[in-house]
Amino acid sequence: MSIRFTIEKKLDGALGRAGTLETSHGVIHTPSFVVVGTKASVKALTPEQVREAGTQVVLANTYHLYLQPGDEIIRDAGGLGDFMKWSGPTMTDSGGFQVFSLGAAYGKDISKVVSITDPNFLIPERSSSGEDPLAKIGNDGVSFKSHLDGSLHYITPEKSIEIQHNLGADIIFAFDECTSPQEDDRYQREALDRTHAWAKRSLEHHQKLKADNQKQIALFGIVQGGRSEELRKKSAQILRDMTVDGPVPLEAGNGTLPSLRTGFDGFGIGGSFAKEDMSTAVKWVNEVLPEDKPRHLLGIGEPEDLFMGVENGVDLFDCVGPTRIARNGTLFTKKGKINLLNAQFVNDFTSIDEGCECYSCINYTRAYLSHLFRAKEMEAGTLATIHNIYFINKLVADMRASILDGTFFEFKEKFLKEYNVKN
RNA sequence: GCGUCGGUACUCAAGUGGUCAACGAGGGCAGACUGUAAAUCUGCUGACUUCGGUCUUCGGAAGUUCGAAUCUUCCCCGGCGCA
Repeated sequence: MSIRFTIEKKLDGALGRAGTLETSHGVIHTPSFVVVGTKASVKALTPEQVREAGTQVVLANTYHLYLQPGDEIIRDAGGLGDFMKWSGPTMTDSGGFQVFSLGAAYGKDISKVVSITDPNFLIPERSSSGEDPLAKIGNDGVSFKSHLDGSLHYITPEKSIEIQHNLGADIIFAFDECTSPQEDDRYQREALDRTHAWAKRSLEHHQKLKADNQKQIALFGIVQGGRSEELRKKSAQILRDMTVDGPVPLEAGNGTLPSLRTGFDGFGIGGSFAKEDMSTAVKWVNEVLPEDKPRHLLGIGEPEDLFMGVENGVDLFDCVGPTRIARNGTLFTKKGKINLLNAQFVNDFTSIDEGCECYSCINYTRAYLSHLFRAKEMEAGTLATIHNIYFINKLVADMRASILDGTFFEFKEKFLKEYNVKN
C-alpha cells in the first residue's frame, strides 16, 4: 500500500472529516493545504522556510519539470523530494491543467474560477478567436508547443504517468482534461469521455510501472463534468468503480491466486469553476466518491473556498493563489486581504496580521514590507510568501482542530465574519 | 560681452505650424491574480464635467497666422566655446 488514509472524526450533518494520510515521506494531517512548487521550488522560499511556515506537503508539475530540467534528471537525482531537498510528502500534477491553461484558456481573460456575472463567462469558449493555443487536444493525447522554446511535445496519459513515476512523488494524478465551465453540454460530454478513457489508461500504466519499479506511488483519478450535476456524479461514479489488474505478484504463484483488481488511491476534483456553483459541484461529487479515500480539490485556496471544501468532505487543497498574490503584494489578514503597495501602508508600523506568529509578522512591519515591495527587493516576495502560506496552513489546521473538537461551524462563522469586514 | 546649444507634465524624454492635453519610459494612484507562460498583468495619472465636451498648459512677454509646444522679436535661466 503506497498511502494509508484514516478518518479520525467526521463533521455532524455534513460531509467533512479530519484524518491522516500516511505516505512514505511522512504523515499529512487532513484537511491540509498543499503548497505549490511547480518547478520543484516554492517560489521565493527555501524548503526550510516552507516547512517553518507549517507546510506538510508540496506539489510540483509534470509538464514544467518534463520540459525543464527533464524528468530523467530528477529521477537520477533520487526523485523530486531529494532533488529539491524537501523531505516531506510530495505530489505532482499530471499536466492536465496545462491542457486548459495553454489550450482553451490561452491568451484569454479566463481563469480557474470565474463568476457567471463576468462578461467573459458568456463568450463561447471554442468560437472566440484568440491567439493560437499552445496545447491542442486529440483523442490519444495532447500536443504541446513548449512555452520555453517552441518545441513540440506530445503528452499521452501513459507519457504523463511515466514522467510522474520518474519524478517520483508520493501522490500523482491521472492525466485529464480540465474544461472551462463555458463549454456547451455536447463538448463537456465529449471531454468527460476522454478524461475517463485517459483515467483508465493512466491507471493501467501506473500499475504496470508500479509492478516494474516497485515504487510507493499513489495515483489519484480526477473527476470532471463541468457544471452539470449529471456529469459530475457520473464522473465520480465511473472513477470510483474503475479498476485494473493489480500488480503482478513477484513470485510466480501457482495460478490459483485471484487476480487483484485495484482502483485509484484517491480522487482529485478538477475543472475550471463558476464561482457560484463550486460548492454544489463539490457536494455532488463527494456524495458519490468512496468515503474511505482521500479527496483533493484541485487548484482551490481562497479562505472562503477552503471552508466550503472542508465542510463538504475535501481533504486536500492546492493553490497557487497564496504564493502568487504574495509576490504581487497582497497578503492575507484575519480582516481580509490587504495590498501592501497601497499608500496607506507606507508608514504603517504594525505587523502584517495582528496576532500572527509567522516569521514575517514576528519580525517586520507593514511599512518595511511596503518599502521592500516599492523598492522591488526580492526579500519582499520571500517575507510575503512566508506569511501567506503560514496563514493558509494555519487556517486549515485550525479547521481540522475545530472538526476534532466539534466547533467547526462556530469557527467558520466567526472567521468569515471577521474576514469579510473591510480593514 | 559675442557665439552656440538648450529650457515640454512629478522625473527623464519625444514632438519642431493643424491629426497635441501633448509619444515613450520611470515614478505615483488603484485594480486583478484560485491544479503558476505570473517577483506578473490591466487601468488611471493638467483641471472641471450632466461623459457630449469645456477650460488652463510646453521658461516669460509680445507678435506673425484662420490656427503656435512648434515661426519671429525681446527678456529670464542653464550648458558649452571664444574673448
